[in-house]
Amino acid sequence: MFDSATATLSTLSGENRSTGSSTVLPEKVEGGRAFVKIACSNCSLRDLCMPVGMNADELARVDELVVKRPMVRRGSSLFRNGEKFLALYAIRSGFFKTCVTTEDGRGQVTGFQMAGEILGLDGIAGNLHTCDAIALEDSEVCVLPFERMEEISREVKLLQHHVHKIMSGEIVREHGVMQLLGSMRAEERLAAFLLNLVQRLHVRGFSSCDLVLRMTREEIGSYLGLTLETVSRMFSKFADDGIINVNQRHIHIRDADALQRIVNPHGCH
Amino acid sequence: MFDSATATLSTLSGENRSTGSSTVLPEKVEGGRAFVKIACSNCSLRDLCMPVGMNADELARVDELVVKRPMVRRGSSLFRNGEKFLALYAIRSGFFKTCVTTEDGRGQVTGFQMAGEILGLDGIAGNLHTCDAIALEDSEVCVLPFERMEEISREVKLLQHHVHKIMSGEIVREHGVMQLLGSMRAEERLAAFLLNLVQRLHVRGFSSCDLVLRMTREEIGSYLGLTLETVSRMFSKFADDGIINVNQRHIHIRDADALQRIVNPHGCH
DNA sequence: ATAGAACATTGACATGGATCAAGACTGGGT
DNA sequence: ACCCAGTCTTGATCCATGTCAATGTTCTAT
Repeated sequence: MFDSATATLSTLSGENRSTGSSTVLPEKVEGGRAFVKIACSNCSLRDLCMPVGMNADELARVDELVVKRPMVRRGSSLFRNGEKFLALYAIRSGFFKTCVTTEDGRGQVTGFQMAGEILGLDGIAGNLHTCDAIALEDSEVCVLPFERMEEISREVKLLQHHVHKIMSGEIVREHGVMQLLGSMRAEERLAAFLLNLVQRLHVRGFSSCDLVLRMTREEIGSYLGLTLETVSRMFSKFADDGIINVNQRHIHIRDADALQRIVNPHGCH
Repeated sequence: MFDSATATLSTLSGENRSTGSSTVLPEKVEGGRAFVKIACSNCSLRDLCMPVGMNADELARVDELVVKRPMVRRGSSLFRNGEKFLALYAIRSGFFKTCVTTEDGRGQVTGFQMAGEILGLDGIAGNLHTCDAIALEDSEVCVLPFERMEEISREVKLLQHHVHKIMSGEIVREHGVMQLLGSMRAEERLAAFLLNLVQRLHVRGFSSCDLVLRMTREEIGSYLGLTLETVSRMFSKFADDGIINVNQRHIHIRDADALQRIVNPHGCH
């Protein structure tokens, strides 16, 4: 019943898509492993990370940007609070959470990020990362050295504007979270969370009613300002009400409108 | 008792400072009103809005940016949700709040901004403002047309990086608010709020123990995810505990360390 | 000076979600 | 195949904060 989302996920993950590209690319062998030249122009996620409408020349400039594409194993960190900020990271495959920590140890999840989204924006302000980015599944990221990025941005208007848009978009997203945390009740928060997740997955070609949660109830709770028990209870409540099916981390949305009505009680739109 | 903060505020507001500058500037008369040429190079708040360390040439480029400096009357809006995004705004004097609204009408304050801070960053992402910016006192802002700003950013590295830093800083600030809303109790939220306000005022040359709140209890509550009654009760509690004196909107901080301990119970820093 | 509106305080009470606790399920490692 | 640690569910209880209501205070306009 919940297999469709999982299947689609594995399609997106890994090298499947890029090697399936019609463009023929120079292949090399390094350390015994065949690989395709790293290039945004050759990336299926380009429309998510990079500006659309670049000409060949601009594309070539941008292609110089990404030189490394490391893996990050499930549970390990891409960067941590306090580390020197050197680069932004575009998620090529996988799933991350970001969390901040107070001096007294209380941590809080500030976001969940999936393929095509950018990590590390918080580090620009003070040249230090101010949160931890932890992979929730084995992931691959593109390293975007920030000095190079600023350099190229000065030459490629579209990239410059794109960087601004990404940062502004993050500000807008956080406004939404503030609204959620500041004035919504538990069931509204969880409904909004599910709708947001499934919508972002849908943009990436996944089902808009089946999803697999990559995070624990505790992490969801931390993000939503709730305890894991409350999150669990709300899942059970939605399930009892026939709005969703819950099978561990597999969620099937049976009535998206009902979720929408929970978020937006009066539905005046 | 609370006069010092007020006095200092009026010193910062208005034209007093710039006309007091030692640099002699071309004065013109327009519509019968004498005015000083608008120029960042001549602004006492330059170090807050603009990058430091620019040479004369770069300064001249940046001076081209600001052409208008409108007043915004107390209670009126600088921009509103849904309006076309054309410019960022630097606050020259005064005090603002920004608020988002859900379709069903619930509003939430997302921030309070004072002199030297930038408004409108949320509009870049979708070319529309996504929140309302309302003046909480008569204010004056510098209009920074965003297209011009991107243009100059491409030529002046320092400005480019500064724009990035401002946006990143806003993201970091919002992380802090998320933490506040997601995992702090009412008294911790209010203590953090007061410390934050007074710290920002202190940077601007005000007292670090006296402040005048420009916003209502309801607006504070909205920002902190609390009701106005709870805010009021917490003020009273802090006053009873001898941590602050409260006289309407005049707050005198008697024990900043105690506030700090409330925010950070274990004080391990 | 006065009236009315906006804002703030305080009390009594209700409640949503936290906390504490017990038990069940699941998946990874040996 | 089994165990163990991590995760999840559910119930019982408590408390911080919301809600409702009454009153007090300050500011503004006339």
